[in-house]
Amino acid sequence: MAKSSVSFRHFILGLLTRRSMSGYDIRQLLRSLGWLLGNPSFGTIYPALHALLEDGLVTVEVVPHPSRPPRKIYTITEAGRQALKEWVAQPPPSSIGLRAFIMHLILAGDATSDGLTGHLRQRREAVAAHRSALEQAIEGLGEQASAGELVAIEYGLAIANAELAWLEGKLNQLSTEMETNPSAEAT
Amino acid sequence: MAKSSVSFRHFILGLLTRRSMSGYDIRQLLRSLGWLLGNPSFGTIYPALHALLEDGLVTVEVVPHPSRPPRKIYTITEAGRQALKEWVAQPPPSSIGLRAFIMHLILAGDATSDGLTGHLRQRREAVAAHRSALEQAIEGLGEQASAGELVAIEYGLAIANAELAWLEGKLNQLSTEMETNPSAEAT
DNA sequence: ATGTGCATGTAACTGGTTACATGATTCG
DNA sequence: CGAATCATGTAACCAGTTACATGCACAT
Repeated sequence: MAKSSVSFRHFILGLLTRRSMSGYDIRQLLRSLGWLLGNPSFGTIYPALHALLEDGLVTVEVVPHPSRPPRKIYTITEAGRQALKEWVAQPPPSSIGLRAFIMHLILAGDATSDGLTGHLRQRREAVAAHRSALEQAIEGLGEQASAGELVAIEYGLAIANAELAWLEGKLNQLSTEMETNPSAEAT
Repeated sequence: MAKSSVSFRHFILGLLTRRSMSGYDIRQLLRSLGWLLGNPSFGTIYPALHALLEDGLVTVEVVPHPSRPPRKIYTITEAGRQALKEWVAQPPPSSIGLRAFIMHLILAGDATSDGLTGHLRQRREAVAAHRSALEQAIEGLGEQASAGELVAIEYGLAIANAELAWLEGKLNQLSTEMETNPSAEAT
């Protein structure tokens, strides 16, 4: 129990709340998001599924297709839903990468919009912190920074600013939506 | 030989072109860039240095500090410079992560500005491709996409757009600079 | 005395990728 | 006839993180 992180495993679990799927299906779905999650291959998916099965978070139903390997349809269990809920609720541990954050985001967005705003707020804090760190870096190194370093920091700042702007906008949008229509979607 | 990628190892090698340093120094420098490279710890740095040493890309000079562990100052060799040049010249393999790209960027920026523009152009292509993939994704899933998925894709698009805008701007800037002052910095 | 900074290192673990093995089916 | 798609899986490998071990010096 309580084995935090392990993003992909949980994310796959999350996908199974939408509908029961085979490993192959999951891969297709993941692929459609392309670069966002950096398309993971079977070597990632199947072991993850096996692990989930062993932990009792999913069940399998083997659907033998006459000729053609039988499909193994995985379905999330009650325990699985519980574990997922806990994972989604817990804050992504601060300096998380973009991939991992996107996974959290997708799952949080599928659940309550409360959870979503929470995640976005936290992300905003994290990115803001990171941006000021970059600003400090640029001042700290000052004149003696190398050309490459400066370009990299500029790049980082540009991205950070874009993230902040988007987050700000989205948070506003969500809060006005909440005013208009208090009890939005739930599980 | 010819063991491509292995980003951190090469990046550290690149840092040594500026000045000879100890592992500790390198870590300080890396830290100053903070989140951009996701501050790697000694467990990353020291083994990398040892590997570089074994490959003959760097040399060590042990500077015994009376009391206090002796510092090990690493210096890049000719072979090291050669290997580095090759690595920097070779295009970062398309769907590279942000971290890895930043490393390339820093090293390329320190070298010739030709190399820099090349890298930025490639990055522009990659990001553009990725953006259109996202746009296709949003259309492909259309109405039936989940809330979370939509938010995630929006997020991705916002970042991609910011990157493209910045890249475009930087490339323009560089090209006008080139006109003004043809033979800029070199090694 | 306690902790922080300097300075080195190693071993175990983890999350993920790549490449392989298998095999029928359908499309060009 | 060959390639692509469906469909499963395993084993080897890799980069990087975490957590430890060591030990002196200086400031609080």
